[in-house]
Amino acid sequence: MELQRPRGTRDFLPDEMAKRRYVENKLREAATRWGYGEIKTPTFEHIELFTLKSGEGILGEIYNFKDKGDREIALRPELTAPVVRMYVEELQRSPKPLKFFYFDNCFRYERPQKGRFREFFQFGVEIIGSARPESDAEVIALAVEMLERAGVRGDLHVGHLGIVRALMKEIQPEHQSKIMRLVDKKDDKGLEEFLDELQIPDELRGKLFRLIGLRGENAVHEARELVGDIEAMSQFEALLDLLDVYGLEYQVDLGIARGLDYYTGMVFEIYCEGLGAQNQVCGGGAYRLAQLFGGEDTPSTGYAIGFDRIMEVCKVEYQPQIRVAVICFDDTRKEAIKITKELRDAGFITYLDLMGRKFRDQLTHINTIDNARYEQVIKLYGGMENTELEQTYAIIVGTDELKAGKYTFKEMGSGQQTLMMDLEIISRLKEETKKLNDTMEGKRILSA
RNA sequence: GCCUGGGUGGGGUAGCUGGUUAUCCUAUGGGACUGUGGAUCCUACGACUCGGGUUCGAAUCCCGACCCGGGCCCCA
Repeated sequence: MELQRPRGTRDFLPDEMAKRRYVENKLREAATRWGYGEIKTPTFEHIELFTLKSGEGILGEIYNFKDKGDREIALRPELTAPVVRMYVEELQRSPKPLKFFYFDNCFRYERPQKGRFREFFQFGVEIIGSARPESDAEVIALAVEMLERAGVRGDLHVGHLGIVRALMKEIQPEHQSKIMRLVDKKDDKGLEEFLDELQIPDELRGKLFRLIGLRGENAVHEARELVGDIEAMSQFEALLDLLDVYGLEYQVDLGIARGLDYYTGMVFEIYCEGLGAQNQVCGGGAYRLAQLFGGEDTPSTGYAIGFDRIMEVCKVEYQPQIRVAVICFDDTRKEAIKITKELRDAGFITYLDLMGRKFRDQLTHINTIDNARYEQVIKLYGGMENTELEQTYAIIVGTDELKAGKYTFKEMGSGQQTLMMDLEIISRLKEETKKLNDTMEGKRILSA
């Protein structure tokens, strides 16, 4: 093996891609139905886009280089900043709110681990132009729906940075972010030391510790007692009300701080079992970045799903297929190409020998590739589920058949075969396809 | 950035208390069985991650790099 892929990157083979695309489409479907439009931004951007406000955490992880025009370029480590840049650059006068979704690769120079790669994929959603609790709630509800559709169960935690920040309004902003970082790490000791250093009065310190420790049922009431009747507080309460309307299960957690510095209001994270230390599958919140990028101050809210992580834990079913292999002889290859084209035009997955194999070996080969696929199915889906619904058909193109203007239609599972005309074959295959789809639909309804 | 386990043909493995041509299974290409499949047989292809060191001799012992896995940190 001479060459290999760079550390932390992956190749995706056809069967795995099929599974990824399937899940991706589930997420797309959700976003589309909620009225979000897909966007795409460049793979690389000027590095300032990310150094401006993403926070120290990200800086050391950026993949950057100088291009031939001596510009400092960075491969995007995340997608929120590019989306806001795009908004500022060309969409500021568009009717609000703007609702976007994206699915793309990002790059971070980190130590690879379970659910962590140097090139990884994020599926994200942003609402630009609304600061209302309705937007925050919609975004959270959509995130939960997406995960559900992908067959992922997670724990939803919701917090609000405005509340914590209100308590710290006397403290300098850069000290605030440092405090938030310590809060996020749950590093109580470090936090205590830092507060000592800043000579924070005991009263405030006590309030802060109590606030970030608040969880669950009474968290809201207690928070209100601590910070008083501020706007962030009523916003947060309005948000929680809406989450109840959406029927979501959540845990209030005012200790969520997020690693990126640009969040200002609502923040949420969703955690999952089975991913080791990388248990966060989704994170997001409300932020204000537009002004920083030279636009008018514009409230936004959004989140990103760690696509690779949900692929590790998601429970999806293998999608069985009807497939057809055209089998021919040396003297019927041209006729075989014709019927193959007909079948493909009719929409069927159709194989044709490309190796000049003999009749017998072509049949053998069908089994060989089926078996190889089933091996992958076991690996990717954890079992042979739904493969029994799958059927492979062979269309035999021989001189005997051609004389009659027909083909031999052979069911590989049972070995049964009949002489049929092309149109008969097509309608039979359509029937089988419909049967398969109905069965799958039935299973979906049953499991729902 | 820190801690930790591991790298033998494409996949799975034996060898790893140093000693001939590195074992077996599977996959792949070709062939036999000459228009009916998952079998069998023949044949071809194919590996000790890389670089140093110890030694008469290294897949085997030591060091480093690279890669993979796991745990921190951080995040998705």
